[in-house]
Amino acid sequence: MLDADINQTHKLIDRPASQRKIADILAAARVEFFANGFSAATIEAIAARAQVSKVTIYSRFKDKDNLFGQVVRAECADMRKNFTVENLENKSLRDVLLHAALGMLDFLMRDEMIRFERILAAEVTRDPKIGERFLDNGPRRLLQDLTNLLQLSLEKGEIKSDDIVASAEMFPGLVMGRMDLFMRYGHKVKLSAADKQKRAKRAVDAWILIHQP
Amino acid sequence: MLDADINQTHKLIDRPASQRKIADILAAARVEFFANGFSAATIEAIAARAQVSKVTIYSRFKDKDNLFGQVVRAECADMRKNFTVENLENKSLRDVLLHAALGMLDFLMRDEMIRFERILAAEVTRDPKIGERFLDNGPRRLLQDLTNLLQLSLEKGEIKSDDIVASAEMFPGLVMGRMDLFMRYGHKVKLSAADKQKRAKRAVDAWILIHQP
DNA sequence: TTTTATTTGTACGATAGCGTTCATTTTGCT
DNA sequence: AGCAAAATGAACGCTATCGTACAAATAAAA
Repeated sequence: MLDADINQTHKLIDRPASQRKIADILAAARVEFFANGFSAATIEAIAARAQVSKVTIYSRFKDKDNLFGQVVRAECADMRKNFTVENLENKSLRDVLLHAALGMLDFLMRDEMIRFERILAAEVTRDPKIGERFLDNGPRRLLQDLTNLLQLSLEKGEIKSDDIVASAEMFPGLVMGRMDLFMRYGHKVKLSAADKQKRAKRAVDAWILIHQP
Repeated sequence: MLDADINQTHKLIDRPASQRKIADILAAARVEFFANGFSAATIEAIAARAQVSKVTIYSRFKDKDNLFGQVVRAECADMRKNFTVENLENKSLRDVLLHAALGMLDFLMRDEMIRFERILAAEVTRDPKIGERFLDNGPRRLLQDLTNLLQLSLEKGEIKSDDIVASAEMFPGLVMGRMDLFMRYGHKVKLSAADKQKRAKRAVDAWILIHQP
């Protein structure tokens, strides 16, 4: 699962049909891995789903580990793309936080994300690097963005905080509460748009109250 | 993994040696399952670790699923035993919350708990009931105890809240922040006793500030 | 059309793990 | 000591999956 393993194909040429097949394989692998976990997912099932022969998979990916690693890599890249905190340019801190809170609720409550986190948790023991990649692209990145945002706000005197990192970390905790836990171990939790609004507002109000100058 | 499956032994007699072996098997199974996950853990490895023959395991437990279920059951019972919120009898709300926060930090940050949650997450898809059992004995129970506590405090006029359940859920979120996430997917996070104190105090102060009458 | 790259299906070897059978041995009770 | 219950070890059948080999078929490129 080294970075050098991204592309196993040294002799194979990138024909358009091949590219499409690779994408199909990754998509199929994603479904199978997320549904069954690493151990229980099978290469044959992935091949069948991708409508590709098993040999094709092995000609494009070194082995099952490598395929899983690339699925995670793709998923993390996607996460990174869709999960950002906007800056303060024209908006009030409250509005930015509200937007971020709603974004978190939308993004983290998707079934796909929940399944992804379930599978990932199990594989961290097998390959810790995979967990680190997830953290770097998701939680740590969010935390860093939030910290930067709050640092600016602090310098403007809009808020007070004796530990800006702790304040940043507190925010997602306030927004999600124990919801992520209930989602990971229990039934699907469905929140209406209104409920999300309410939850986001409650978290932002609380955070701002705590950090009032 | 039905409740009726707790004891598979209808003909076997509970000799003291047998009891000890059952305990050994459960302990060994716990280690193997937590270290490798359900699929990757093997009965033979469990037997070897428990210093017991494979046949003995099968004479006491129906199959691998049943063994895993009982390990989870035992773990949940242990959790329930060790994880309580004291009541308000003689103490101030602040002290009770502080105590609860420290208890949470100690309990949830143990390596064992982290590994347990990792494994469990993966198995929820395979057997949702196992996740429910965990929630009932852990998070839901805590939430209920907290809610009861806060309801009392509310009636005494010590705090204000328009949604006592939301207020209760907010508390663990405030205490743990994203730490549980970083622990689940990343390196071991070690907090000194002083750091735990600091974190607990910060969370309690924040929660009380938010709910000041 | 010819050539080359790629894919496919099928078969195969190797490994591993589950769960069972059974003859033998050990244990604990009386 | 004698007896019944329980544990052991070794072997076995079975199934599943990984990863590979190879000849045939197909697709792209020249």
